[in-house]
Amino acid sequence: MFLDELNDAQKAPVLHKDGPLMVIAGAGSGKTRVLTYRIAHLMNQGVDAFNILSLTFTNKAAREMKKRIADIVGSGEAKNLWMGTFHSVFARLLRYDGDKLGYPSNFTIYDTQDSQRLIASIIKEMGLDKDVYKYKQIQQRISSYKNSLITVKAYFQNPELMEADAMAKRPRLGEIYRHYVDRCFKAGAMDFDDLLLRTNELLNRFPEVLHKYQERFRYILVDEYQDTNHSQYLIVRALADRFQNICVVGDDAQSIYSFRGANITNILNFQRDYDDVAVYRLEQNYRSTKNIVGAANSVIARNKNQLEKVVWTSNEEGPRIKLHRSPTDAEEGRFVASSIFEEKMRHQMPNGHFAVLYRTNSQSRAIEDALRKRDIPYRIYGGLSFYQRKEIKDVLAYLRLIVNPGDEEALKRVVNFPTRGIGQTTMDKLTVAANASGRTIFEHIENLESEPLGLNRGTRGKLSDFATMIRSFQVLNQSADAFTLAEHVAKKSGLLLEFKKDGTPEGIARMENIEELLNGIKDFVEGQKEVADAKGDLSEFLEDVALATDMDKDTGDEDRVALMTIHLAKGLEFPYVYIVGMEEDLFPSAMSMNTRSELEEERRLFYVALTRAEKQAYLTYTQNRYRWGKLIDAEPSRFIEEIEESYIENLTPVDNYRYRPLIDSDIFGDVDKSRLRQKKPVAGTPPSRTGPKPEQLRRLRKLKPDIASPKGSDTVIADLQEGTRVDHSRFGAGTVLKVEGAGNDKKAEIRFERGDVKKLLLRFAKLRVLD
DNA sequence: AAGAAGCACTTTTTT
DNA sequence: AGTGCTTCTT
Repeated sequence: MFLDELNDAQKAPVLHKDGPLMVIAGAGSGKTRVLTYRIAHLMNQGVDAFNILSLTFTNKAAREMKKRIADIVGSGEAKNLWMGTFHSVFARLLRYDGDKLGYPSNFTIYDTQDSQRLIASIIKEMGLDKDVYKYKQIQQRISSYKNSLITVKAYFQNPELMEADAMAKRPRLGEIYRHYVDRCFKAGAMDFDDLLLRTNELLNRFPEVLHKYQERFRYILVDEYQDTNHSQYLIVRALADRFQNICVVGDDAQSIYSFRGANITNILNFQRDYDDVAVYRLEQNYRSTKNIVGAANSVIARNKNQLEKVVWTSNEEGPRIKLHRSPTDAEEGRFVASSIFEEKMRHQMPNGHFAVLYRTNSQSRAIEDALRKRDIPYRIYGGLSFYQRKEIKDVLAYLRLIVNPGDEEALKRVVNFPTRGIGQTTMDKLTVAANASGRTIFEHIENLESEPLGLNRGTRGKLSDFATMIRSFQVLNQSADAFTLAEHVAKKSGLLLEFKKDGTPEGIARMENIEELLNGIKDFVEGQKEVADAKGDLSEFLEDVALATDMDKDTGDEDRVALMTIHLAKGLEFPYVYIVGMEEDLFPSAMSMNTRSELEEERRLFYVALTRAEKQAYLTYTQNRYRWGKLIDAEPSRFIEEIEESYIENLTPVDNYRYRPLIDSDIFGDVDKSRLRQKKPVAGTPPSRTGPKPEQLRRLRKLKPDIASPKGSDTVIADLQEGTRVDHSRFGAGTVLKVEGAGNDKKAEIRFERGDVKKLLLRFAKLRVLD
């Protein structure tokens, strides 16, 4: 019996009958298991799978849960569960009922890039200054309005909002917003935020629709409730209103998505929103050692705003968290790679037991390089994902256009790629006409004979050839499956040829990527045959792609070290976790230290990172890091000293790597040098700082060059001889050919083993003498 | 209209 | 450092 696999605390919410319940689940306490078994239990009790709606954080999580449930209750029934991310579930709902709002059932889903491009062109069309109206910022602003359910109408009824934007020197933001919404609507497109906003609109405006789904979803379960935004919150509340069988699971300490509108008060106020809420707490951690749990607790205790909860574990003590400092990010990578290598050998671990987590995607490169040199297989999650590559987006744009010719962003993307003589001037004319007439650009292209719009005969011919091609694809779409069609499109559009004739390695790589995409479509078509009421057609595939998360395309069949941002690591666990780049301004991010709540969110992020580890956590930081192509001074993250000292083993306790000139205290008498030199932090010290801000320090430090030398003295470099083997942090090993100049101008000509000869100023070059 | 070349911006996190 | 965008040349 599956219930036997649960402890008492877990069993209670699983067996809870009807009515609202909230499960506060500490990290590693088995919340997925609770959610899964609760659903299975409901079904065993006779609840119809059709009446259960379960909202998860990734589609992959939904798939896995479904599989587990299928094992318990049988696969036939599990298929009928509505389970997935908010976005994918409500996209599906809008395909059924979006027509009431005037949307076609085959509406396009605009990704962030589509939204930004559209906003950029609107700004241009309105003749606004693009330096004042920055399209990315505008897009973010509009997105946050939508997530707070501030529609265009609501915006113009709210003087405070308008004033705020006017104060920000952007008085016409509302107009941009209005144009943007109109254009999306006309194109038959929804952006990510629309999927939630329009669902709300649908449920508010059409009581019969609301009623239908209330009846249908008698049991609603929401995972990661702490990361829901206002729009999602309202949908859940509307749907659960009738039966009140709402089960939310979450951990306020792991709320890390406020930047995209997640509102932590949703979980903090749940008890106020529903009557007679049963609250269950899962506080026993099954994942991590005592050391890791203790360290994580000591960090999160510094946050003010949180639900009461004590996470504990009966697991073994485990080793302390290892702290390591490196001179540069390249060496940090090297340390991580050798450490992984060592741990693998010592404990006979597969690669898949290791994860390297970082704050920003750009940090992956140094780690990647080091792992590659060590021949350790890895996989990077997130970053520039496959579906964001140009050539892939090009193919997808053709496919989108077939499904929905009104899709303006797709049209603009491919109308002249491969080039077919349709330039900017032509598109400008068409856009102006479309804005004036209320019809789509594609409709105008098909109607040029009656309305030539001042385009010459040759251009009109090219445009109509293009339209004819798209029309022919549409005909094929009636009979062929998504794979057959996509293959045909890749060939006939000239896309494949375009990359083939290019002949460069990049061109070949692009062709291979397109082939990979086609294979992916084939897999998809096969896979859809197993899904209830799925057809495996093109629009289904496009929706899948648009809403796929980076975790969703994990094949999982290969044994690799995982590299990802901390955000992406939420919900995952690994025996060995390396948290790299533990530096001020990087983690916590320089952009997240303006308010207390931002800093608290960074701290929760650190908490999430730590609690991914089962056996061993490593924290690493550097003294210098390449950023924007320049070497930047770095100092250790405040989060390091926020961990209670007893949980940490410092692998690099004394700063003996290089000599630090005394510039800071020369200029400011009051600089806290113990901090700079990374003396042992005092446990319990609040993160207050004295002396100049990091920015000031950095600027000042730049005034004096760093003196680079190996073991704390610069005599070795000063005496550098011809023929000496040296190591450079960026160029690798090499041999000194010639030494010239003196003092500050002393230079060495070095032949590096990777091939090139460079003349370096010893004052700047980070050289190490090899024996 | 197409391709080359210079320039600005980036790196906070993502559905 | 690397990309994508704008401007310049043909």
